[in-house]
Amino acid sequence: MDWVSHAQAELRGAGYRPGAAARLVLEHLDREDCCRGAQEIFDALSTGGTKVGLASVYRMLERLDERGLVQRIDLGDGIVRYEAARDAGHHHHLVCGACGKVEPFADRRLERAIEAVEERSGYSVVAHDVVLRGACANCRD
Amino acid sequence: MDWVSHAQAELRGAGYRPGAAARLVLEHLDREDCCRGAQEIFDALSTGGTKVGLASVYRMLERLDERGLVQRIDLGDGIVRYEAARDAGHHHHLVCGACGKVEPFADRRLERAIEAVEERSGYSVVAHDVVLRGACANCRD
DNA sequence: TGGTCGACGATAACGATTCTCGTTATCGTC
DNA sequence: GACGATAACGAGAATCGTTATCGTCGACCA
Ligand SMILES: [Mn+2]
Ligand SMILES: [Mn+2]
Ligand SMILES: [Zn+2]
Ligand SMILES: [Zn+2]
Repeated sequence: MDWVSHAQAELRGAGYRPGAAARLVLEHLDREDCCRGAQEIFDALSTGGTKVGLASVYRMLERLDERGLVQRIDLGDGIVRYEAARDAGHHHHLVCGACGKVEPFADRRLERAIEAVEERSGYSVVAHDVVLRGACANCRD
Repeated sequence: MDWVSHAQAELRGAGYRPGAAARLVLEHLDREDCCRGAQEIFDALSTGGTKVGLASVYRMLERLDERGLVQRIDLGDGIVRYEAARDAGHHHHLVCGACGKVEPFADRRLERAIEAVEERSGYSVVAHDVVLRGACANCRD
């Protein structure tokens, strides 16, 4: 089952009744390959001719986040971004402070190190964020 | 040389002229062992009888961050926190989503994994953030 | 001592997010 | 197929952390 249908089913199972706005937000997230902010999603849907309220975008993102259907990403610039959470695509982000570029990366060794910390921590860890900041290949020096 | 003097010297070398407000903020950060937000620092200094403007707190934190004298920490709750950056005390944070507790942790293996990613990335990485979220020992189940 | 320049603090402006509320869509029931 | 309950939806107001502005003051130097 595709991610959109899966998310809709999950929401329904939680007592929600996803409608038109929910579907448009889900389909948009499904289409994007990396993280997007609420306003960004709102703008994209608006220029696309469809009509979704900004509040609905925020509502959806919050609900999806609560159920782990999206990964919430805070790059520290005051905009919270989200991306569809699929089993396969777990990754973190490199941010260029000069040009603002955001790139995903994945690293098994890093993930294992984090798991080890989780076990020692005494916490029941449900999520983790890693952000690397610096200058990208084009911007350095 | 202690961290406060070091920070003051560094600021002076950058052309700033740290005064009374700067000193109070620095001394407060030096006293705290983990990250604090601007408003939190402002309140602490206010109840302490001293008088420092909120703008001065923000100004100091920004300047200290630019020069790497503090570590900027974004736990995703809309409040940016900072802590004195000392060579010895590098660490990251565990956040309990239930009670709000924030605890530091340090892990050499995690740091090495991050360094390895940095090298492969093509970026000139200057900082990294790691946040683990979940339920602390008291709050789980 | 007078002049320059940045530090300082008060306050207004800003902007992302959240809240509120009236309207509309959905769903199970009759 | 209408009905009533309930949640979704969108518009706009409110919130609140952060930033920008500006007048005043004090440190430093000629
Ligand atoms: Mn990971
Ligand atoms: Mn580290
Ligand atoms: Zn991504
Ligand atoms: Zn800390």
